[in-house]
Amino acid sequence: MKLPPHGSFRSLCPLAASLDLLGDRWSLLIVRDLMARKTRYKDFQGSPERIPTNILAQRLKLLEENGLIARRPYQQRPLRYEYFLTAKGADLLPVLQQLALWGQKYVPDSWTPPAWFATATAADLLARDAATPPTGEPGDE
Amino acid sequence: MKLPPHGSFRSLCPLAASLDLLGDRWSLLIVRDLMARKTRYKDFQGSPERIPTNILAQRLKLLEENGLIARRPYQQRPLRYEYFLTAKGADLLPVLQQLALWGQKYVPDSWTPPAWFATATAADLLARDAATPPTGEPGDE
DNA sequence: CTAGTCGCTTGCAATTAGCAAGTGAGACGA
DNA sequence: TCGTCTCACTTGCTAATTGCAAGCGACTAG
Repeated sequence: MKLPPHGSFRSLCPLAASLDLLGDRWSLLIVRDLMARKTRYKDFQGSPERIPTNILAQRLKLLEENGLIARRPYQQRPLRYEYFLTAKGADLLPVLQQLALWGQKYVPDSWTPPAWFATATAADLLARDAATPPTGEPGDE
Repeated sequence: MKLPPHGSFRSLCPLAASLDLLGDRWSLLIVRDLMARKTRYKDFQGSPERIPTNILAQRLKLLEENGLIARRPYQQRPLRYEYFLTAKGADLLPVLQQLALWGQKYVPDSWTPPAWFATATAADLLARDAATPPTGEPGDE
């Protein structure tokens, strides 16, 4: 179902095209986790929705191919990557904020997201990540 | 994959729960069409994304079961229904607006939605539908 | 009586999802 | 040095979902 980076969209309606990239049950949850400062494979697996591991690996690859996320090594040997949002991915924040508001309004007993989620901007997310070195940066540890 | 009206959600995160209802490639496009004043089966089929007829029928049923849309007959013999958004469905407007903005920003060559779409509110959509009789209303037959 | 439309169903093949188990590279402890 | 463990994935396989195509019932028009 997932399309390659420049796979053909069903239409050039911006909604339809966005759904070609994000219209499944998992992709936006990974984006949510990244916004909540989760960065590693295990972190995503720890989320309460219990994403299957093969789907997680596939979605991370797809999100990266589509430029929504990027990764960088947090250690050599064994080579391991941490994931973070690009500007393109961070710009989904308003979408997730609105979708969460809708869920809060219509899904009984749903949780209230943390305050930072409701008030943050996409720029905040990026600044935050930039401030977090790839595992020690200026002074290092 | 689709859940019954009160099917169990993967989690009570408002985002995850919303995606349990709407996280597929077609549901939100039907909502989009309803916002664009499409009301009948054939109208939905006419959209450029070419939704398969069996999927359309199934999604309409699901959206209705979940209270996002409702239907009323627009003719007897043969009995035929037109569909419209409930308040719950119309409240997805901000979500679609944000998603469309994202698509416009990141999907090359994507269309610019009509002006009404960018400026409307959920209340506008409902008022508009209320003003459109079920096929003749005040004087009626 | 014939053909056509509309709104669906149904059958079926192909794709996708998801569960479970496995794998490789190294860390850690005895 | 061996055995055990973790992390980040793969791989295999089955079940569920998707989507194409055809069919169907109730009409309407000619």
